Amino acid sequence: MSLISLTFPDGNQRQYETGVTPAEVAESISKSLAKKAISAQVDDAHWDLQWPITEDARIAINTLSDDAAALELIRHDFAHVMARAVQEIWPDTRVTIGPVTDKGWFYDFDRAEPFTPEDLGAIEAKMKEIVNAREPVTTEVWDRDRARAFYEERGEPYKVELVDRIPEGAPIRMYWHGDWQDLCRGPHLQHTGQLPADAFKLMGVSGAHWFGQTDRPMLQRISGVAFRNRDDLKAHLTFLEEAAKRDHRRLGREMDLFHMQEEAPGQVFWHPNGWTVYTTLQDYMRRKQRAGGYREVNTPQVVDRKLWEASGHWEKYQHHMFLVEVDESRDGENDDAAARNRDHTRINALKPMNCPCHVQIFNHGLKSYRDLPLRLAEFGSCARFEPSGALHGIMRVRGFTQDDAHIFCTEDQIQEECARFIDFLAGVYRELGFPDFEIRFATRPEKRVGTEESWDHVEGALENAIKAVGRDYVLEPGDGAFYGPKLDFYLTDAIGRVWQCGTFQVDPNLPERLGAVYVAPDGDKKRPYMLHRACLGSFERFIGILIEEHAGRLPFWLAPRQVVVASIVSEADAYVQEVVAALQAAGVRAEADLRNEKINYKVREHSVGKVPAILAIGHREVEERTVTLRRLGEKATEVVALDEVVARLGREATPPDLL
RNA sequence: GCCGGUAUAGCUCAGCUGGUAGAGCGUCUGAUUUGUAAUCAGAGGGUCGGGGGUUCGAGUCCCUCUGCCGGCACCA
Repeated sequence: MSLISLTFPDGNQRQYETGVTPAEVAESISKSLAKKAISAQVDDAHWDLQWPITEDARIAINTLSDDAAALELIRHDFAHVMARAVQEIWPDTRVTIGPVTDKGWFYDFDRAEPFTPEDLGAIEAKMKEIVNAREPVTTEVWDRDRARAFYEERGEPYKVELVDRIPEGAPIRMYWHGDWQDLCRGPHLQHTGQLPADAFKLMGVSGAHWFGQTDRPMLQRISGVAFRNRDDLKAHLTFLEEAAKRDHRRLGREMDLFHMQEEAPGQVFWHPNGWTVYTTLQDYMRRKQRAGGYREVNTPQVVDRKLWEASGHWEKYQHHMFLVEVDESRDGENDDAAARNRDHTRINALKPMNCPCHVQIFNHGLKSYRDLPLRLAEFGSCARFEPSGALHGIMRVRGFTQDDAHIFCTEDQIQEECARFIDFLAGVYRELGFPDFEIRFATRPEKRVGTEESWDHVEGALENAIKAVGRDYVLEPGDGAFYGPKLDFYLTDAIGRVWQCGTFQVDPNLPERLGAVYVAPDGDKKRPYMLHRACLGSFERFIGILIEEHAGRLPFWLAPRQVVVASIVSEADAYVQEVVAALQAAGVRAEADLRNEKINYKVREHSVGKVPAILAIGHREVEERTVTLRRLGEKATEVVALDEVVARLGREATPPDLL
C-alpha cells in the first residue's frame, strides 16, 4: 500500500494511503470538521469530498463559511435539488443542464407543458422538503457505454448527448441526491441538509436553446438565486429593487426625458428634457472631436441598394435593413403611360452604418498621401431592423446615432492612430465619469482574408499602441472580423453591469470593395486602410447608461434642468425672475417656480424630478439679495449671495472640457 | 425571430367564479401666501391595446395581431 503526502494550509504535512478522500482526511483531523466540510481544494482543483486523492498535493478543507467555494456548491446543489423537485412533481420532464450563474443557477428542462410562474411556489416548497430530508449526495465514475445505456433506458436524450460530449479521458461522473440521479462534473455537498433552505428564491421561467442551437425545440429554463444565508438573499433582493429604481426606462418617464410608442418600436421620441441631455453631450463630443483632429461630415439616410451591394452589406445584412421602395415614375407628377410601363422601382435602404458613405466622401476627388490620415467624423443616424426580442428601452434600438468616425490612413499610420484614439477615448470616459474601462483585443479569426504578414503587422500595431499609452488589455483570440482585428472598450456602471461602448476596427476590406485609393509619394495609386471607431457607441445607449449609472442624478453640466428657483411668497416673484435671468445669463439652465404652493411641495416635486439645485426665495432673500441653496438629496440648506451663487452654479454648469 | 408572461385614466394600480368601470397621485377650478420631500375642497378624465368569436350579456372566457416585460438567439 503506497502512501501520499498531503500539505495543509498551515504548512503541516501528513501521510495518507493513496486514494484517501477529503472526507476521510477531514475525519482524521476532527469530527466537527468532517461534519462541517463541504468540499476541498486539492492543489488548484475544487475537489468533492468523495473523490480519491492519488498523488501528493496541497489540500484545504472547505466549509460553508468559505466564500467562493461555498457559494459555488450551494448554487450547484440547489440546481440539482430544483431539478429533482421538478421531476418529482412532473415526472414527464426531461432534464438537460443546470449550471451555476453569477448569483444563482438555472436548469433547462424539456417538457411539453409550459411551467407557469405559479408553479415556482410549488417547486420551492418541494425543494425545501428535499433540503430538510438531508438527502445524502453520492457519486461514482462510470464508463461511457454504461452511462449512455443508462440514460437511453431512462429516456433522457439530452443526457445521452451530454455523455457523448464529454471528451475522451475525462471522468464521467454520476451523482445522486438521495434517489435522484444526474450526470455532473461535481463537486457537490455531503448532503442536501447543508443547503440554506431560507436563502434561495426561484426568479423566473424563460425559454432557452439547447447549447444555443436555434433549430432545435426550445427548452424551458427555471432560474434561481441562492446565497449563504437569509440576510445575503435579502440584501440581493433589495439590490434588485434599487436597480429597478434606476432603470432608465422608468427614470426616462419620471424625468420626462423621452418616450417610445407602438408606431415606432425601437425608436426614441426625445422630449425637451432628454434632448437637452442629448445635445449637451453631442456638443461636448463635437468639441472633443474637433480638438482631436476630426473633420465632421454628414451623409444621406436613404441610399440605393447598389451601394450596399458594393460594400457587401446587402449580402450579409439585407434582412436587418429597413428598405424603402420608391416608384420613381411618380417623380415630378410624371404620370404618363410610358413612364408607368417602364420599371421605375428603386430599392433603397436606410443606412445601417456610415462607413460606405464616408468612403464616398473619401473617393470624391483624388486623395494624396499628404491627406492621410484623414479623419471623418459623423453623428450618423442609423436604422437597423433589430429582432423584436432584442429591443430594450433606449439601450438597444432600431434608430440610433453613433459618434462614428473613419480614419483613412496607411498601414504604417495604424499604430499612431490607434494610440491617439485610446487616449482620446480615455479622456472622454474620464470626463464623463468612467475613469476605468477595459480593452478587449480581438485577433484574427479562423475564416479570414489577407496575408499572415499583414495580420502580424496590424495586430502588432494595435498591441504596441495599447502598450504605448500604458494600458492593459484582455485578449480575445479569434474574435476579430474576417478582414481585421479590433479593440472593444467596456465600462462598468455603478451597479456592476458591463457595457461595450467604444470600438476600434482595422479594415482593409471596405476600401478595396469600394475602390478607395490615394496617390503615394512614388506616384502609384495605393489602397488606404480604414479604421472604424466610435467612442460613446450610440448616444441612445450611452445616455441610458449615464441615467442608470447616476440613478437619474446626472452631473450638473448634463442635467436637463439644473436649477429651479422657487418662490415661497408671491411678493418674491420679481426677484425670483431676476435670479433666473442672472443664472441663465451665466449659462445655467434655470427656471422659476412661482406656483401658489408651499415650499415643501415644490422641494419635493423638484427632488423627485432630480433637479440638482433648488433655490428658495422668501422675504428674507429678497431683502438681503441672497438665495437659499439646497442640493438634491441633501437636507442642509445654505444662504448664498446672489452674485456668488451665479458664479458658483455657472462654473458647475460648464462642461468638463471647457473648465 | 423563439419560449413564457403581460396590456384597465397621463402615472401606479384595484376590479372574486362573465351582469355594463374604481382609487391614489398628476391635470383643471376655487380657497390658502405658505421657510425646505405631498395644504384643503371641487371638477374633468377611460370605445378596459387593435380585430374577430362564444354568450341574453365580455374589462373578465376563446382565437388572432401589435406593443411591452423576463430570458434565449442576434448585435455589421
